[in-house]
Amino acid sequence: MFALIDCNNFYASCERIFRPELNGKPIVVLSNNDGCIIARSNEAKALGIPMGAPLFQYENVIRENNVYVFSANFELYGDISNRVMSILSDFCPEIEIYSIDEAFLDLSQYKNFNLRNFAEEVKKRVLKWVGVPIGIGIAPTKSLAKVANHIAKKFPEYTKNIHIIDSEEKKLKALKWLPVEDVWGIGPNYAELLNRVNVRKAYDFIQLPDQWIKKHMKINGLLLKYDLSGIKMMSLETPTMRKNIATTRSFETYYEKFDDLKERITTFASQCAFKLRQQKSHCKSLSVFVATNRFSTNSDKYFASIHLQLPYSTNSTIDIVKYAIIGLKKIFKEGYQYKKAGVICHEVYPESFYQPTFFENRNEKHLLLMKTLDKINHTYGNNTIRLASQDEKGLNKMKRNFLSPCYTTRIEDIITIKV
DNA sequence: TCTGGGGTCCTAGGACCC
DNA sequence: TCTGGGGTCCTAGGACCC
Repeated sequence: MFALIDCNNFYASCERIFRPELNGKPIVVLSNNDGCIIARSNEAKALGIPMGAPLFQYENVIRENNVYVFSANFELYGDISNRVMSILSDFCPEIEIYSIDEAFLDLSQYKNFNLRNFAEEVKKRVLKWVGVPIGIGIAPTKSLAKVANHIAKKFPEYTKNIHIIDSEEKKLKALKWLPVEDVWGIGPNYAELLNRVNVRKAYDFIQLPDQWIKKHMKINGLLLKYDLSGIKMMSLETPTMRKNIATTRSFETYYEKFDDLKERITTFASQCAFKLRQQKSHCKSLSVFVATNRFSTNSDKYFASIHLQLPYSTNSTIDIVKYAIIGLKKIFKEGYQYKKAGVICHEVYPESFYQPTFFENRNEKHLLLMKTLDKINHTYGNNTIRLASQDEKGLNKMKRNFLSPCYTTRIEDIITIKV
C-alpha cells in the first residue's frame, strides 16, 4: 500500500501557526509581487475566490469579507515543509517528497499494521509538533492513493481527513465518483478530449480500450489506466538532480535602462549559480530572456531569449554572471518597458562529471572562493557577500506588502510572549 | 494601474550517418 | 508503375505536475 499525505491549504495553514486567532477566518496567500492568489483557506474558497486569480480583481470580495491577505513567505513555508517531512520520514523511511506540501510513503513494511491507527498517529503528531493539518489517502497504487486523498479532503466530516481504499468495492465506489478531470495526470486538455467521447468519471476512463488511450494519451496515459485500475505501475521515485535550473521574476515596476536589467540578470544568474552548487552540479549552457508586460494592450511588446554555450562547465557565480550579461547585451533593445526577465541553466551535470578540455581556461580558484562565499552567506545571511553589480535587495526586490515574519528561521523574527 | 514561478516527460519530424 | 533498411541526435511543441 501507498500513502499520499498532503498538508491542507498549506501556505494558508503556515500563516496560521503563529496566528491562531486566524483559525476559521478566510486567508489568501499571494504570488511574488503580490500578483495572484495562489493559496486559500477553506473559508476563502467558500467565498468563491478562485485559484490563480489576480488580486486586483477580487479586492472588493476581500475587503467586504475581511479576508486576511499575505505575501508569499517561502522562507517560512520551506522550513515548515522540512519539519513535516522529517516527521513523516520518522514514521516511514520509504518516502518520496513529491512537492513542498506532499509526500508518498511506501507502506509495504506495514503489512500487519492497522493502517487507520497508523494514519491517525501520523496526523496527530504533525498537528501537535508542527501545527499543520494534513490529509491522508492510502491505497494499493500511487494514483489510487491520490484518489483516496482527494476523498479524505472532500468529505472531512465522514473521513476525518483519512481515507483508505483497501477493497474492490471501495475502489469502484471511488472511481465511479471521481470526475475524470480530477484524476492525477489528466489535465484540462485531456479532460476535454475525454469529455468529448463521453468519459466523465475515472471509472469510465479505465474502461477505455488500450489502443485508444495509447493513441491519444501516449504511453503515460496507458500507465495511468493500469495504475488506476489497481495494477502497480509507479514506484516511489528517488530524488534526482535537477536537469534545468531557473531563476525568473517579474519586476515591481517597469525597467527601461540597460543597467537596471543588468542588475536583475546579475542577481538571477547569481541565484542560479548558487542553486547549482547546492545540488553539487554545474552547467554547460544557459539562456537569458527579457520580456515586456504580456498583458498590456497599449505599449510595444517585445520578447527575446538567447541560448549560450559556455566554454566550460561551471557553477561559479562570476562565470555564470559574465555569460548571462553577454547574452543580455545581445537581446536588449532600447525603448521598451521591461517587466520580466530570467536566467535558465541547461546541460546540468554532477560536478564529478567535469572533464576539462585541452585549451580551456577555467579558473580553479573560483571553487574555493565560492565555497567561502556560500559559507559566509549561510552564517550571516543570504546577501552578506555579493557581486558589486548587485544591489542590496537581491532577490527580494519585489512588492511584498503583506509579508509575515520568518518566525522559525530568523532570530529577530522569533515571537515574544508576554507574561 | 494591477496578472507567479518552478519543474518533468513524451513524441513527431527533420537532419544526419552507414 | 516500381525507389532499402537500419540507425542516432536534436528540437519544437504539447501535455502534465505543484
